Amino acid sequence: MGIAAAETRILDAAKACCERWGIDKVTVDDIAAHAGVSRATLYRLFPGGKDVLFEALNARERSTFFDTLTSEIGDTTDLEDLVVTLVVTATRELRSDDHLAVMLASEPGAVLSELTVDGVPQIIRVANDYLEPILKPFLDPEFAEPLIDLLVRITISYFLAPSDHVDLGDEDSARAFLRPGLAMLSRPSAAPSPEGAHP
Amino acid sequence: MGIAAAETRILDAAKACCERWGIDKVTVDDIAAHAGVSRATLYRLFPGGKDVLFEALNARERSTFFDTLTSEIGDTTDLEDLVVTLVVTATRELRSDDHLAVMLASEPGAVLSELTVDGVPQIIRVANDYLEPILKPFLDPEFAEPLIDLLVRITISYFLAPSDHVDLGDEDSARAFLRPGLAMLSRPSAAPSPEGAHP
DNA sequence: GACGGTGAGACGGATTGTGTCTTAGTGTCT
DNA sequence: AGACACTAAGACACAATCCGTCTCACCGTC
Repeated sequence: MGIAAAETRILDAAKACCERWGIDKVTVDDIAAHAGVSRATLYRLFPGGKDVLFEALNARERSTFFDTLTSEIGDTTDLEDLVVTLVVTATRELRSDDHLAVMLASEPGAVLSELTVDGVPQIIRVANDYLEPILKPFLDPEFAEPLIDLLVRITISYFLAPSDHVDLGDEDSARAFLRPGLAMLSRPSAAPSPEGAHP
Repeated sequence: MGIAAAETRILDAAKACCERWGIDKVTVDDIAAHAGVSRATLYRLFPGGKDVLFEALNARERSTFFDTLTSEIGDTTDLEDLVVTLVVTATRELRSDDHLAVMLASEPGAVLSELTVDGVPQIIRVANDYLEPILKPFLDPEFAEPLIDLLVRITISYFLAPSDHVDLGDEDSARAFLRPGLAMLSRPSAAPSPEGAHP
């Protein structure tokens, strides 16, 4: 078996064990056993043990999360389509994996066991970093960053606390919800500020 | 808070923690915390600690399992209805609680962590003991015990290994499946033995 | 104020997990 | 055949966790 394949298997095992027992109940033996690998091999591939292993798992999950987003938007050039796809895909990904939010919430070096409000700033930061290069070209430079930040916060909020009024995992619902705000942006001078538009 | 209420809360917490982490990952602290009770209180109410606690949980789950069965059959006097209700209810109860089968499989004094084939004999024994006083009056005394035993084994087998052909958690399916065998029993002389009936 | 019940937490001992190491086994390449 | 890389298994010492018991301070009731 190739080394890369073994690493993948171990990371898969770590993920599976996490889903089964929760991160703070998993042992290295559990993971090694589930991966069909000896502890020695695990420590050789991930020198440093548990911490390094979960660090690698975090990095991988984070990557695939954003890779999925990137591949999902493809070469979309319409702002509304872009935003809707991003929000819907991210929401679905977060919902489909209980621990993904924890991964995104844990900053390098620390291993969170469950998602608390303390991790939210980290998610917001990471999501902003990802979105800015994608969305900035479509936005008035003056308001781009606060707008992207707002979009991130809205998405995360509706993930953490689903609403009866809108389902950001559903494309139609998300589009209807986001359209009014996006429509305003098509007129850069009319950024969504309390004083309203001046046509 | 009453003592009984505290005991109930602790047992509920133990059950919840088991479902969350699995029995071999749960600690007394987990249970006490989840029950909103200090370890001291837990040990006062369950002297002996973990073993005694899980013993009590086993006893309680076992009781409610059979109590549900008993209340479900009510005063049914028709053999077919009786058997169908018993089988369907038991199957549904077993399916609705992942750990119930483990509880039934663990004999007093031992605490199983997962359901293995080793526990099956215990389930069969307990189920036989419960069913015999209920079903014996309806059956030819000569064949009552082996028939009840067979019924138990069939139910357990279809729970452990669901079949595409019959769903013993569905009343119609179970009835259609059990009827032929039950019909034979309405003629006591025609017990299901290889040599067939002699009318 | 005496009293029963409780939470918080300290404690020693037992158990389990961690990270490193050695050893023996296996398959590959020369 | 022999050198080599890789691995599973497990021994080992150390650390962390857990267990069961204990003490003590606290609170509501009588």
